[in-house]
Amino acid sequence: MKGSQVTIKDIARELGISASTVSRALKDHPDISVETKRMVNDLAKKLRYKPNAVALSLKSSRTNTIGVIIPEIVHYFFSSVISGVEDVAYDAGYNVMIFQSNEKYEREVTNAQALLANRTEGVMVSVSKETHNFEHLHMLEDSNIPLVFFDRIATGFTSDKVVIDDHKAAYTATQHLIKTGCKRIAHLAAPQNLAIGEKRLEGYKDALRDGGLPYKEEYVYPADSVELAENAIEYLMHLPEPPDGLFANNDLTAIGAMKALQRREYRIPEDVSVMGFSAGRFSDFTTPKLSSVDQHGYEMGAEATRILLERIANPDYSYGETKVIDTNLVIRESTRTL
Amino acid sequence: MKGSQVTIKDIARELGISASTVSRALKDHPDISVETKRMVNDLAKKLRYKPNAVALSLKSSRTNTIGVIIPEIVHYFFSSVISGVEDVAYDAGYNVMIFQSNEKYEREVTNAQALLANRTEGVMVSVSKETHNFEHLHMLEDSNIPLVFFDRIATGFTSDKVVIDDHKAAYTATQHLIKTGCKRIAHLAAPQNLAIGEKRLEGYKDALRDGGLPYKEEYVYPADSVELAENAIEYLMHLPEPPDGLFANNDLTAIGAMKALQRREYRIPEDVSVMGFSAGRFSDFTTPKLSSVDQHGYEMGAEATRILLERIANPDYSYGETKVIDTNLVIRESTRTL
DNA sequence: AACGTCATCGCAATCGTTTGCGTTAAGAAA
DNA sequence: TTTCTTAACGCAAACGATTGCGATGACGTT
Repeated sequence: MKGSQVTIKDIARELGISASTVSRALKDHPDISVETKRMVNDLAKKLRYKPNAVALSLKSSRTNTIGVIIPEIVHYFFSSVISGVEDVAYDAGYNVMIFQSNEKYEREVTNAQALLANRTEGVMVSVSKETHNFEHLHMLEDSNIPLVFFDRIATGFTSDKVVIDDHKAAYTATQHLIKTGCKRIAHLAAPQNLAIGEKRLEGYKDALRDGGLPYKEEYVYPADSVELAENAIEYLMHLPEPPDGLFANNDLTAIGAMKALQRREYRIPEDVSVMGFSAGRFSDFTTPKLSSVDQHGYEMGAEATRILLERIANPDYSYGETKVIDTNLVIRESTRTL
Repeated sequence: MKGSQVTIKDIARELGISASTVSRALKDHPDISVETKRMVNDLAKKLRYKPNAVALSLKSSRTNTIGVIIPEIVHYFFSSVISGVEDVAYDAGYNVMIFQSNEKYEREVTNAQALLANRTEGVMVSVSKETHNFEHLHMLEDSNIPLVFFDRIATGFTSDKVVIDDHKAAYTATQHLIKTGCKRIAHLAAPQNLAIGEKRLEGYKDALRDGGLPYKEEYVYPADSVELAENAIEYLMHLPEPPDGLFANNDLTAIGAMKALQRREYRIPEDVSVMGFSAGRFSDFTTPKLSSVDQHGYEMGAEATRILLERIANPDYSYGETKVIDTNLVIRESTRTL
């Protein structure tokens, strides 16, 4: 019915009292008579008065809002993260603003600016694949906005980070392939400008070394999507010594590889073992079911948010904590047993 | 380095001029001399001045923010919707606030209140399964906040709606089962308090009738998750005349049903055809690949946002448009051919 | 009667920005 | 010299809410 929104002034006018009295009455200030309080509260309820959060933000410079910059929402892992973020924020009375970079650098910059303009109290970032320049994020840091990186972190920041132990996870995954009899293990790698790409590659290498297998450069092929997996398989299986094990840097790539292998009549895992990374919902639905590394996205989002809220509440605390979320191997059917 | 944020006053003080002059200089007002403009702009750049969106919102009562209430983000369909929302909003310079109800009524109410308090300019809602009372949404409507329902719409509103033609989609899906030789088609139904549940059931019924098959109540079983699908199959396959075709109200249920059937050694689609609904990313990864109805989530989110922004820009327009997003049958391998 | 006490309330500033209007001084026109 | 114009800027109110401080009046106290 009403035009826009009911304000304290509307209540004051209607009751013939001042705005300050209304304000105090609404928050049960002792200076106000019970009679007045009753009147104010009744009218407020009747008019459905809701305090204007924008005005409160301006006055208190607290927006009760945190922001998230994420590469793409339409990924099981990232949407789990968001879910964790949203749940923790909700419990703390915070609102969440989502920005997706769509893996584009320029959009990430614009997002950072929007976050700044909106005076978000803290920001959580997982950087896009295209991002090599981090000025826009330093800008946030310079403005004293607590920053927490998760998963795809940037180097050169004193901010907090929430990650998995990519090296260890990759190591364990590769090790499992070795243990179950693979002799020639290839790696479908993530972009190397991302720390996760580097770390996972290192973990893979170290596991090979410790397992007594030689590291061969031709077994590492850059691929991080269903489509690129096709190229990777085409290349790898035409090698003089084609691999008998595959460690992919994410599940979609692993699935793409499985499809490509099956199309070429290879049996999984008899001819080639396949190990994914991320344990998305659908890794349970493939045939064979995909063995993978569970990244615990929800937990990562929840933990990152907890840390962020802690920083917001405690700005002068020492920065730079790095929280490592546990991962665990989920062995299903795409890898051999024993 | 700096404390909090740079304001117009900081610039004014440093330059020994008034705040109004700074404001005008920044927006290239003709009343300001080129000399002053230069000084102001230089200092603003140096100090990295960013206008305080909160103050602007208070003044203009335009927050440039829209809100979304969604059951759960961790669903391919819903995250696609969000992706569409975010993209369109981004292009229009709007920010998106995400709230997930986690399918809980009470949380949906809290979300609506937060949306109101934050003066979101418009809200898009897909109601939770638990929601039967719509007062909280009427509250938004009463406050003149444009509302757009998508997918899971509520009845009794004059707001815009963006839906798929659930009846037609269910009809076509069921019809395809009939055409490919199924004689006893069961339906794993969504909750009937949701319009989508009702409509899909109706479409199923009508397709049976038009296809010359009898409608039997025992062939309709409520199930909308992987877990409940197990119960459904257990029940259905012990019927005197077990079904030879299955139409599930969503993909996860369909996949659960496939797993349950395969565990009982039924062949798909030879013994039982299975048709899903939603065409999530993983319907491509199952064995056999799941036939399904593509709901075009991204398009739905994008279109809903376009309509919402249109309403925001044009508040006195006539309300109540219902936009129907096209669906299409994606025939893969879980249904028979011919 | 004069003063102090206390309950109850209003004034005005504030957050950061915008904007209508008034002000100032310099130069032009008379 | 006087008046008018105009360029260039400042004042102050406004958005909605909060809050320190002051104001008012009804009491009770000496």
